[in-house]
Amino acid sequence: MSNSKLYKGSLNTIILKLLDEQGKMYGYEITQKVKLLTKGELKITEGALYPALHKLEAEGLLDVEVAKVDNRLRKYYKLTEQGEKETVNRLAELEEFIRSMQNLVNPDWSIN
Amino acid sequence: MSNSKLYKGSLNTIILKLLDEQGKMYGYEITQKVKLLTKGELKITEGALYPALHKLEAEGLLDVEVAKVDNRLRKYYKLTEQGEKETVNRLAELEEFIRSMQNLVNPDWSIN
DNA sequence: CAAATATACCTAAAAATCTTATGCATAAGA
DNA sequence: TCTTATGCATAAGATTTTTAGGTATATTTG
Repeated sequence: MSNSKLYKGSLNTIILKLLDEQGKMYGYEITQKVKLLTKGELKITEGALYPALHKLEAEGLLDVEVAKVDNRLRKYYKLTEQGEKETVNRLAELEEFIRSMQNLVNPDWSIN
Repeated sequence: MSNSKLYKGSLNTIILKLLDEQGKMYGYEITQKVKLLTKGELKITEGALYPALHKLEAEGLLDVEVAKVDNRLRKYYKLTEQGEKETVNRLAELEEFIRSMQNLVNPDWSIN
């Protein structure tokens, strides 16, 4: 959507956060979950998601587990131990960033 | 810094917002203002800022006015009429985005 | 006073990240 | 049966940023 360009750089953190609270998820599920949680505001495209998942796996932050449901493939991802630690750090950074942006965009916001 | 990658896509909106509330600013001033407002969290690099300013000008959202202070050049930018309208739209989008991110990252946030 | 830092502009190459456009395959719904 | 939904994937292109330079003047510091 028109906003989609704004979340550049935060996709990885969003993935980690979702896996942290959901335990394990597969790619397609993540796209739907984000769409739902943001009421359609954010749409994770598959061209961005799958490479991101592969990269996080390569970095040792995610583990994969392949499953077959209804004769269709699913790749479940979950956080590794290292992934859990990283998630804490990245979430803290993202929260700080969001606060900074709030403060820039609308300083009165925090008083709401 | 470590967070800097997170604000991808929002630089233009930040510029517009600052010009909206400050009236007119020059490039270097913008970098310092952002550093100040975010307590060093966000650092606008010049390699990103100047091309962004030139682009916004080319799009007709900004006007320039050159000045010489202490024998040094300054290029003051201010919003055009069209720029003011665009600022309203982009700010609304950015706020929506921030709300979405808050909801994803920390749903309890809004109750603070 | 010399050197470093701050102020002030700029650009180009590279890196990072995302969109768009495909491709393949199965299941479900119209 | 045709379209939509589910599920994976990659490649080319676009966008945006970092990094790394460049030029020049003013101020501060040792």
